[in-house]
Amino acid sequence: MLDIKFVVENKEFVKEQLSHRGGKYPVDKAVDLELKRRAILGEVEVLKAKRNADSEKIAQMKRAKEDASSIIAEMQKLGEEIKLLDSRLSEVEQELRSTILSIPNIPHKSLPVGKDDSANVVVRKHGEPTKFDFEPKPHWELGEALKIFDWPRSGKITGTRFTVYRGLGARLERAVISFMLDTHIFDNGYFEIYPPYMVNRASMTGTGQLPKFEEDAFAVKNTDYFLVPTAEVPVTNLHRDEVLDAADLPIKYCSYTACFRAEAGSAGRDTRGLIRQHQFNKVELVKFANPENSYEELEKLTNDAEKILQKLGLPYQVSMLSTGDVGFSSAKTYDIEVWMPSYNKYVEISSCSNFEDYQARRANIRFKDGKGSKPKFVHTLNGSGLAVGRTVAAIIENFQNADGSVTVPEALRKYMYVDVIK
RNA sequence: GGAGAAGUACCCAAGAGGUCGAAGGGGCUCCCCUGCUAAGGGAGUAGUACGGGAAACUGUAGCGCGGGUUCAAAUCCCGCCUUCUCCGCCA
Repeated sequence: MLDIKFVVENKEFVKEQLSHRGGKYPVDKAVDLELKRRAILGEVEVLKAKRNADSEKIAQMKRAKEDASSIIAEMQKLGEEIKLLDSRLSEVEQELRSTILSIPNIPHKSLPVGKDDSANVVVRKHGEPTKFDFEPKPHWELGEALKIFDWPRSGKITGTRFTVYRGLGARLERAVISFMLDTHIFDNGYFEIYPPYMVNRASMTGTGQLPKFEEDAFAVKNTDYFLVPTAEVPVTNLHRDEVLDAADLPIKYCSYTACFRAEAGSAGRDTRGLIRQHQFNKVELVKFANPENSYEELEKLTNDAEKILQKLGLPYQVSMLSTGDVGFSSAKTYDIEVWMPSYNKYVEISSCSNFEDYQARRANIRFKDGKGSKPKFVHTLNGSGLAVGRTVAAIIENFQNADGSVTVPEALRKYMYVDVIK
């Protein structure tokens, strides 16, 4: 959420910056509500100050055994007024909160301005699209032939957009998870977290999945819990309502979880293979950074995620998202896109974002620079490091052989114990 | 899931309608004393959020969270959450 004080003082600037995202946001309404809130607050606080003073008087009179009944009668009226104003105040506050929550983050000034992904800018490429001297097959065909994926049965036991992995397929998925975690822990210096797969509503709100995107999440019946759509939610919320020590920043966490997404509104898209699933595995990178250097940390985090593809030998490119494509809570996002032969294009495999203080304000995550200083909001960042299923798909497609077997990338062999999947 | 108990500041803990934003200890900071050290004496010690003010300063909130009763709530009532103990079930 944006800083309402900043919005009030820079209303036109905020409106202009948000206009680059496309869409309309209730900035004027938020400002009006905030001014109204301050007016009521001023009024009610004067009355409360009087109540506190008069209560003191009553107490003194009672102690002196004097009659206080007339002043008590007056206080009854005062109490009514306070109650009325208080309830108006909380109404305004609630409305303000829901209004401000529906306003997205301000895009960083470095972003290309544009209405959608066509304005995204490729900032670097690594490797060349894989060339084959035979007709390459998509991973879903290869995987079914190798009997490492079983979609008829995943459909039977659960439904569409779920996958049963078998044998070396299951091992490959697990190997990729371990390889990613080990790289981030031992090469990149992240601290591993293994969190719950269910989180409460406050956590979902803290990172911005709620209230706006409730239909994208799986809610657990008869509870107020949600299946995690990404490890970003539990891991960022670890420090919700905390004041961190500046000396500990940046805090760097990596975390493997399964992720659950309803994929509402994606009907008909990527219906085959591993690309778009209701349940998928992901290793996530999360950072809590000092605002002074959060953009350097974003570059590093993106590089850390890229390292996975480099070590695997998969060709990829990195795009900077335009103002119209950048996510709701994000100020700046790099997408890492891996070459996917079956799509004949680069496909998103990681999204690395700096949320600045947008999530931190929602989730109330602050830091303090020594004893006397005031707590300030941290900057939160995260990125996939990487999406496991899509990595597996990219490995199968890019390392396929003419006979339908798949060569295991060098970096994974110590986890796979075999050199070829056949 | 059932039954009990508890949640007060950095920590422990007292407080059971007004004299309480909160006794007392520990810790921490500063000072004094003792040639170092140990010990002793004194002083200070909510942080925060939201207002007003150029500032000094000042108002409001705040005793797990949310409601209620009352002129007045840490204190009484209701709901919830968390932790602990016992029982049940269980990987």
